[in-house]
Amino acid sequence: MENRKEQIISFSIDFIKKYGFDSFSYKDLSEAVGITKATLHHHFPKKEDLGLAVCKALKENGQKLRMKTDGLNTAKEKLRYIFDDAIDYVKRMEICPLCSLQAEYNVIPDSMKKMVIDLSEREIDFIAQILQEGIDEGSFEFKGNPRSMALMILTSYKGSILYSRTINGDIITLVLQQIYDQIIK
Amino acid sequence: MENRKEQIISFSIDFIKKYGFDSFSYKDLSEAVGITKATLHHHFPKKEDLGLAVCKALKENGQKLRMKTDGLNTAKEKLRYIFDDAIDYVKRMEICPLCSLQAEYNVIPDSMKKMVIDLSEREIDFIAQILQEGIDEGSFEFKGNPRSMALMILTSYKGSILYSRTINGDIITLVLQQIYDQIIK
DNA sequence: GTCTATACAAAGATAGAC
DNA sequence: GTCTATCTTTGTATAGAC
Repeated sequence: MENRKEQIISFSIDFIKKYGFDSFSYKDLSEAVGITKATLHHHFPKKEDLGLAVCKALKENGQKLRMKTDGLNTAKEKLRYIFDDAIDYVKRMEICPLCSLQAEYNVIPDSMKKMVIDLSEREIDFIAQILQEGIDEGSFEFKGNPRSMALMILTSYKGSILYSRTINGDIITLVLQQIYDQIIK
Repeated sequence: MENRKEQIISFSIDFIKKYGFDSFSYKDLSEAVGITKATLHHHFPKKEDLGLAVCKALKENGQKLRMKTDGLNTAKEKLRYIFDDAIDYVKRMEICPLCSLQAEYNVIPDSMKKMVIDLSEREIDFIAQILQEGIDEGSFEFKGNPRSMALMILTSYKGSILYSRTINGDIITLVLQQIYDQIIK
């Protein structure tokens, strides 16, 4: 059953979103998946191996999102799609798993740190690229360059996630809308 | 030695900033302070007790910052002071300890969750109040109400912190400057 | 207040049978 | 691929002496 590995990774991502990589155990995971700890270790001998597999899966998820936006016609549609996706995420009381890993950066293995850096860079490039497209199309207009605006969007988003757990009210929609209005001409 | 408690709390805050509450141990702390684990337990029987004492200290730190800004004359000066303080923080490669606790919200004891919620609200109120002052003084002008702009500032700041560990370059200055320009008339 | 010693549970990991 | 059993290390916590 090659799907077992994917199933384990999927549950791991759920745990990372909820508790972070350092704060869930093979015991938690074994109960969620319905197999023993020993079997988990068979698939992923060390937790670090599992962590790396998760990072790889996150990279693939990012590529899928990119393919979806590639299918859209305008930069405006692309940006709207990404924002709606982000808002949905938070509304499900979920958290971007990369956000958890970024917060735990100092306690994850070095091999995972490298992947987290790579994923963070990709995220920024992805948004910056769409912003550049919007400028080229003449539909976006904002202060600063695409990369700094991409950082603005992503930092606000990640920060909203942190607050969404402790503060009532729809922070993410509010914040992203404020940014959206700054970008669209 | 009543200072011992404060010393322990101070080291704990350092560990929380670096690794988070869940990811440092009484062993780590005992080595940093230079006393045994047993002595730590004498001062703070359970880690939850220590966590609550830390939250209380963070609240006091917040009140001290408020007193400092109260001594300044204009809202503009107050905002600039807070922004510079935040930028310094990140430049020292440090992280807002509340940010760590917010990220770990799902794994900290319930008693600490309450404190984290309270601290988060206070932070927002503090910024929102200064923004309101600036409007009243006629020196600030921005879209939306003071609370939503305060959220914008804080979410960007917390998000910048997450990225600052994984991305090279001065994100925080860039992002906060972009916001500052939006606020100052 | 501080220590040594110790208890207890949880987490990560391995051996070996089926 | 999955299990039971076991091991090791670490983390939290307590007892009791000084």
